[in-house]
Amino acid sequence: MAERRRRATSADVAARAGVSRTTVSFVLNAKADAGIPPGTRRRIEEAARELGYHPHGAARALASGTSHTIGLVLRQSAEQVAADALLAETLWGVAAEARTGGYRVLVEPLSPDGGRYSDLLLSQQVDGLIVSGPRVDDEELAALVAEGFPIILQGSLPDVPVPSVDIDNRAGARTAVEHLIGLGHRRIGCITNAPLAYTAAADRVAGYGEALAAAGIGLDPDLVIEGAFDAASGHVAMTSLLATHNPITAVFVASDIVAFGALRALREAGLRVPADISVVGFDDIPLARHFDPPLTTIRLPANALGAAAGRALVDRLTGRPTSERTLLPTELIVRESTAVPRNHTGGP
Amino acid sequence: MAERRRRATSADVAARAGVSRTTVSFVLNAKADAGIPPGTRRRIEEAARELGYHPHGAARALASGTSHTIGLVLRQSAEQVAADALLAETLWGVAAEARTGGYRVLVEPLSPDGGRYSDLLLSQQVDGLIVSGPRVDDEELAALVAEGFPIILQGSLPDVPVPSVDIDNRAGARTAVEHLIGLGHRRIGCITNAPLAYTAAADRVAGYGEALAAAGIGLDPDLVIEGAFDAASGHVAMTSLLATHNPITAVFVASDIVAFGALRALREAGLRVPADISVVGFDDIPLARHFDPPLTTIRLPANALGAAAGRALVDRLTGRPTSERTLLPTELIVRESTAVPRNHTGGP
DNA sequence: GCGCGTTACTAACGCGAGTTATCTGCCCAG
DNA sequence: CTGGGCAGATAACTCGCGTTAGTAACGCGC
Repeated sequence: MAERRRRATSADVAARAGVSRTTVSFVLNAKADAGIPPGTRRRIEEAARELGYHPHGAARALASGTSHTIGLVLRQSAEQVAADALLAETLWGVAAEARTGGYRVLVEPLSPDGGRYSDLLLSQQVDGLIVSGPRVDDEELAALVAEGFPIILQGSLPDVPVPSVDIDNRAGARTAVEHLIGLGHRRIGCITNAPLAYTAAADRVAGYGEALAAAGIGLDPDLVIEGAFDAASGHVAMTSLLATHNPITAVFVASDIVAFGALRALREAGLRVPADISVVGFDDIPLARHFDPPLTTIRLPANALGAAAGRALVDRLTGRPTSERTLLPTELIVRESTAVPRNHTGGP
Repeated sequence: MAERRRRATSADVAARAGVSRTTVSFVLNAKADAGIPPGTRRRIEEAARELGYHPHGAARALASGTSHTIGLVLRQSAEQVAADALLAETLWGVAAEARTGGYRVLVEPLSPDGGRYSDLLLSQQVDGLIVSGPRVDDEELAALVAEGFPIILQGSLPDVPVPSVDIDNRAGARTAVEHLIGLGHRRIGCITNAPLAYTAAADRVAGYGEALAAAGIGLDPDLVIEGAFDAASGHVAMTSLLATHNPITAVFVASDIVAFGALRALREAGLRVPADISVVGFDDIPLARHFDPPLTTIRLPANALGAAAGRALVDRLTGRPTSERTLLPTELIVRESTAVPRNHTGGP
């Protein structure tokens, strides 16, 4: 390893510029109210540049009482993380927004039973936290919120009074199903993205139900089947859905990945999409447009979601007004997996 | 926001336990050599617990000179990040390994023209850096390495003398193509995962060439076509590959995502996989096993890759011996997209 | 030539820990 | 009784920076 000379400190800069440390601090932190004449200012800036001065982060954090760092807690197992096609994009959004606010992002992936994260906050390593995907019974979250720590929940959780950012799962699902109904479908199945204990899954099913109700279609519980994150579960769910006596003409699958498995089951059953059966997905993962056929789906704005969470936390930390709950809109992306049902002869 | 009482400091703990701050520090940092009798030790630990004492991270970093944080620089555009199906898993590996070494992970996504990252190191916010996906001409990286900063490159770069961790792209590609040759294929195309300016892409093509050479098959440049990250590029590449006068019986596509587009092109051309043509991918993304047909591919151990990078950096930071270059092995996953070529009558 | 306000700057303290050098008893050998 | 040695602690310094309170020099009016 090369020998590195000692880092320059603000005292070194002060000495070189022939002023005191205080003045250096004023200049470099742009304290406008401390009337520093342009000449002095220039001398200091030049000295700093020549010495390659970079303020010591920890010293700054200690003195100022803020670390300018936010934590992103991913309360998901390694498998869930691996299967989440949009996580990286969300992270990107968080980091980008944090940066424009002058913050950095510390990521703490933590499987649901993998320990605590409150230490991050209590040791002041981060100024605030974005918590993604906690369980309903996360008592650590509840405790921190009760203590008044700056926390943004990414997702939705009943009973925890914490500011949250999420996409509008319910409205997205309703839009998806309304699209099917608009095409003339009446008998529409639903495969969930995850077990219903997950709020997002429950919300999407609720949206499905709302769309049906609005169209005067009764909800048949037999047509709602639980998926579980991956394509394999979609395959299983679709297969069992096809076994229904009164056949469906369309399915809303609340996850593109699960839908991928469902499409496969349909193909194996000799059914053509969308000729024999229409499929709408949810998420719009990058690969969805390349599915066979290209998947009609609901676009989940992952980057924007991360950005919204980041902004909400930064706003909170900087004392700007924040809303308690942000719901991002989704968008219906019509591709080729949906069509008018067979033997359909008129309008809806 | 709830009113929060002032954090407890080590001085508070000392007062409560009736000892000095020094003793508290010795006890809580397990300085064994400072003969503290069990009684005192217990009093201090108890006081700390009662007060809910958590050492202040920044103060600690300042005093000890180490932040116990590593930086992960993602030198990729937002689009690249979104398209990278294994990034989240890699991050998980890094973080997990960092944690066992007592380090945290600061993530800095930075599009290739999006600014510098050396500040992280110079301001001592992190003790070391893992840099992923820098360009060949990243002079910032070269400069930091020359200064002797602890940096691990995740990936491969010629001409930069920096410890690196990567998967063995060349060997993986060779294994893939050997598999095809072993089945009896002789006329084998290659679609790259990215432009050849990317080291990984060039290495995979090199592996393809090696396998051919070892089997005494001449390399036909017309059979090597560049893909570019996404499925659309695979579709285009495959289409042009099919236009070759002397038809191929197999393709090695150096990325599952690109292969997904290639499969689509094959389907559109009325070709059956693997009956008419065999396909081997690379990466083994979670969805690959659900492709139609399930894709034979080379498994890229994303989690292990991240873990190896994390461990290498932590080892470096803690003064343990480290290797200059780690190449992780890949694994051939045989599924259903490869078979003996049609009209094939004998062994290889 | 005194008082008063600016202008331009600085001394000194505090942030919360780690760490070094030292100090206080106490026991025991001489 | 004295001095050495040791166990058990601590005073005091350090890390690098932000910030408050305060000083010195200067100009200006009367």
